[in-house]
Amino acid sequence: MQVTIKEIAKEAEVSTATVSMILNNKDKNISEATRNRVLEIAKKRNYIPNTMARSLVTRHTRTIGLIMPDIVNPFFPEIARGAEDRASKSRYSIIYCNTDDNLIREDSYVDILTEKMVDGIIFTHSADRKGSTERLKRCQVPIILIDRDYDLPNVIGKVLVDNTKASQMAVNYLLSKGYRKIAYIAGSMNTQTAQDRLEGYKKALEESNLECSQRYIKIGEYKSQWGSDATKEFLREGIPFDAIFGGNDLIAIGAMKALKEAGLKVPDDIGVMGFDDIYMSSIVEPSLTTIKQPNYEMGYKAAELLINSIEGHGEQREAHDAEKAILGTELTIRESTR
Amino acid sequence: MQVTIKEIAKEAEVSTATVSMILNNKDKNISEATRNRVLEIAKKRNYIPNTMARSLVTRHTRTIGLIMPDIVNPFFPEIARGAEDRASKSRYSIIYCNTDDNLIREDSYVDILTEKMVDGIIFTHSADRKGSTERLKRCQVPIILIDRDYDLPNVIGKVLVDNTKASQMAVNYLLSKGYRKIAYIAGSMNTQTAQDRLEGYKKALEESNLECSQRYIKIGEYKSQWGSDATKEFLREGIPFDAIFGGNDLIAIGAMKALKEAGLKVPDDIGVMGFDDIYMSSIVEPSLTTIKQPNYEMGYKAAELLINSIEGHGEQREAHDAEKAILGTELTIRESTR
DNA sequence: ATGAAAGCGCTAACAT
DNA sequence: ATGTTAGCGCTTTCAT
Repeated sequence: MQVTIKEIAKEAEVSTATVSMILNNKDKNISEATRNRVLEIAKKRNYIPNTMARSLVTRHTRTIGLIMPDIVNPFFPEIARGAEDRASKSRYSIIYCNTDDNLIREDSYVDILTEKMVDGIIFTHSADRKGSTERLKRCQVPIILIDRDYDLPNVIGKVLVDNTKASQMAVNYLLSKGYRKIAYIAGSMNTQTAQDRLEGYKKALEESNLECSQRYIKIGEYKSQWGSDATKEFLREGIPFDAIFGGNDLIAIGAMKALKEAGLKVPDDIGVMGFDDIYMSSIVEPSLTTIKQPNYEMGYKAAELLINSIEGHGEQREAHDAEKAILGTELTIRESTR
Repeated sequence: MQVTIKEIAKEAEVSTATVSMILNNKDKNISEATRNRVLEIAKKRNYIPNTMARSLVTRHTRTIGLIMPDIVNPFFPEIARGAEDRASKSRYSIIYCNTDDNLIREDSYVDILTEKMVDGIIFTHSADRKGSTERLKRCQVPIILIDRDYDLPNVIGKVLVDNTKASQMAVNYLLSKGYRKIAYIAGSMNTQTAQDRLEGYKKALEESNLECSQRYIKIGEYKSQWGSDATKEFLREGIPFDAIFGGNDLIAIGAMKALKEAGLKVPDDIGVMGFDDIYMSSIVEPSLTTIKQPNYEMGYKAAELLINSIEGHGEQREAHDAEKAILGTELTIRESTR
């Protein structure tokens, strides 16, 4: 059985209130002598506070919920890690939940987290969500949204990434390296993210007064196979491109493969760049230059916003003025390593 | 403010005890009438139980801790997912913790989880751990070990994978496909896992009465670059191999690349197989045949052992007879898709 | 500077 | 079939 403050109080011959205050550093006016005595006994007896009992009265748990589609999807581990790092820094714990983009599971998790009295929820859902259920709308717990914006009450913060700007940066980088005819291989276009990336590509070309022809754009899916196939198509069609920008790293990896098979040298003949969605490139193809999604930073920032809000640093804000952090400018380009 | 059983009791004109029993399905002898009345009120008032209060008296939290080195390491998301799936099935939540193989952080998490009164901890640490600290040894919470065995008190279960057997299976598979001169490209040999895999390779050859020459074995690191380099070495040395087995999927991917560059066809000329450590192969190189680590199953099984033990299905066991699940036989070979 | 006492919301004997 | 009661371990006024 664990030692309780009651036992410590008895051994130290003080009241439980005194012990409690000392253990919580609320010992402004408690004599050195008693403090030391109590602290020593607590240590000796290996006292471990019962956070259930504490939470019951303080109404907070130092626990936050992290709801995301699937930790196995390589997009999420970094977010989860960033959030956990920031949380543990302030001694918060994270309960993590996988929804598989299933509304019912999502609701169920919101319920469970509410019952567990989490101090807040970090919501990171990747799928397009048409509606939300009553349950989610009723949620009393402060919410931070990651990666996708969504209209929900009780959202006290958002962490989004500016895909348009990132894509633009990537293309500008290619431009700065002297490439002029940049082809774009997109993944599936059914997300806002995908559209933003294409948008950024176009913008970058326009701003450099380069023509942006539809011939240089191919739309498919976020797979290396597609990157490879699309590249071969470009080659077959005789499009005079000198660089390829892939909608994500998988596509870029596929493109590199096809290029090499065709006897083309990267980056001497053709420049290749990818949007590093899932940090795969650095492991499999260290020679690929990528623009890195700040997933870790997003998770970190989300936890930070949440904790600040919980601990009152954001109290004065208007109810519907959710603090927003757009991390687009923090995107970094990782150059090839060899 | 949340509704409490007290308020429901008042509105239903019964005692809190009655409400509690009904809400917990301990209503063996409670009239239909009251039950329905209470249930209805609870629903109407949107009652959400306060698990803090409940846990304070029941001494369990329906929460389990998951301690692992780093969720960003592609080895762990599947484990985490498996554990979460099994846990949520029984309405358990998971608090997840990243230690970076740091003993101090590990200890700190054990403390925090203890304070949070988790019902058990799933421990999955990848690094070689020389000693354990007092803190960990003192841990009162039941522990399940994943992937690496380790001597610790309070371990009530282990989920390990039989790498030797798996490696053997992989080589046998290659043998069954008609390959006879199988080269092995190992990663770093400083883990038991690596040694077991090499061992399995040798065993398989021996059992088929094939010579196992040192010339066919190269030791390096778990990177695609090494797989590629080693393959080129084999080629340069003129070793007459007809298949390559990679210590992990990254190595195998590298090998395939080098082979293709050399104009060799996979699998017609040369068979290639990899140990699918990190489920990367299926995304980047769908044509690679792998032997799949049952990471998901390991996580699932670990949570299952833990929950069974918590809920008493394993009570009768001897103290030091930790339930062990060796998942080697459940390893599966995933054939190339095209 | 310290103690007494009243809960936080719930469960679990034990009564009735 | 339902109520009474005594906590679980802790924090927090309010006294002293």
